[in-house]
Amino acid sequence: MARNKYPEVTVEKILEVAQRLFLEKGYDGTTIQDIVNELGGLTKGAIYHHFKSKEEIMDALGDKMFFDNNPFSAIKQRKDLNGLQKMREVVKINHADTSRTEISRQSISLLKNPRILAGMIDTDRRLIAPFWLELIEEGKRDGSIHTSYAKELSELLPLLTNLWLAPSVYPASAIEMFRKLSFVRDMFDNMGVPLIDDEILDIAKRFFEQIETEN
Amino acid sequence: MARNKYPEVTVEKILEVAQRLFLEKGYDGTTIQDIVNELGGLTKGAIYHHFKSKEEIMDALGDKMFFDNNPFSAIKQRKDLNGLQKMREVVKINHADTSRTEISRQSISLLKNPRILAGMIDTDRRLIAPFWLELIEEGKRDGSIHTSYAKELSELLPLLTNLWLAPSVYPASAIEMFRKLSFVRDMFDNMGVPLIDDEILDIAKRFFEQIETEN
DNA sequence: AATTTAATACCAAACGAATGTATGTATGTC
DNA sequence: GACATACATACATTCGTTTGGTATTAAATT
Repeated sequence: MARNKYPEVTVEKILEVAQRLFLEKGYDGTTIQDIVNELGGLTKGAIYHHFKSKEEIMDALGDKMFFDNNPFSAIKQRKDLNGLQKMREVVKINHADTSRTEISRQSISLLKNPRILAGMIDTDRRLIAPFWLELIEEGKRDGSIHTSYAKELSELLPLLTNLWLAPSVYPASAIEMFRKLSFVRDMFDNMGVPLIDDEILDIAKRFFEQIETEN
Repeated sequence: MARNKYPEVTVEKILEVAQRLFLEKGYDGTTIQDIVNELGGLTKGAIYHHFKSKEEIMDALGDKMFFDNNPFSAIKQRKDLNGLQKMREVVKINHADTSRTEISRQSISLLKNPRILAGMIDTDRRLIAPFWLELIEEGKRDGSIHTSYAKELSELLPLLTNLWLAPSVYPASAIEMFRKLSFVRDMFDNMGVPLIDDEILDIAKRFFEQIETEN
């Protein structure tokens, strides 16, 4: 097997294995050889043919993981919701997704995986924030949102939810997590974007409690 | 020279060199040998005698850099200031310090130095946030601050100023930086901690503009 | 349609840089 | 003088990356 007719399949396979291993054992904890070993027949040469470095695999993963499961595209064409309501929907969809992925299960600590942490922060800013910004602007137009800090809020939202609310970075009990989220709600309320309604707060509360009892 | 009478001096020297090189060339960009070369006569054995790994040097540096230049200890015994005023003083002292250090000069990009980024986030939470918390509590007692989110605000403050307001992570023009800081001011005002007064805002504004014209 | 050409998708092996270790030695302390 | 400390030196190991080759497919040419 010296050549594959459908190389995209190989690329996908590499990314899939890399994602699993990075989340299991971290970025530094995963060697190129580890990835090769789970590739089934392929060798290091295949990886370095499709990616010029280990870093590039990581970079590609950040984008892929987002686009694979883009909660924004799901509510894009919903005509029955205003901007604010769309934002709330994204929060719920996002929660439903991530509550079963590995990341939130703190399978790995972000602080001990600096490369993954940095990738997340970068992805949040480059890819996710613009989508939030779009929804905030939409909300401003339809009157559901009133703020002069659209850009700032759109940057801050993923930073707070993905980093500050990540217990692996900022350890917190269920009660503390709930207080932090309440803080975020108050803050966004104050800033003109009442994003976190009672339903979301309630879902989150039960989620925090469930996680705690699991450990 | 096989043995030093004052080994602390050696430890200090290692940390001093490591700090300079890490800030110049980044963590990954600096090899143990690089450090050795600037140590003057010492060898790798010396480093691995005092530190068990490169990571441990980095960890030690995070703490050292904070304690070397602790703005909180400077205002600790000021009896003429209430809690809020002390917080404002710390902000000013901190600005005066960092405005001439290398970090703010974006000599290195934090995103390309994930290990330094993670170290910063961790130091902020472990060391810096507790000091802020103490001042907020003091402010609550003396009536200069009214909030039920002391813990949350103390965690968020360093996160926002050191990460979100770091142009190397979140690129921004002078105007955008000013808007972000205005946002932080409004937000802390809303949450009962009017930390950023006109003077601080003005100092920061000039600082942003100065940096921009320098490039 | 047959043949050549060139680019692609890999494989196998080795390289090189950097972290870390093992062992030895001199110096200070009790 | 015994022993721990503070290093030096040389070596081992790990891991990302490079290099050179080969088979296969697609495109170009005849």
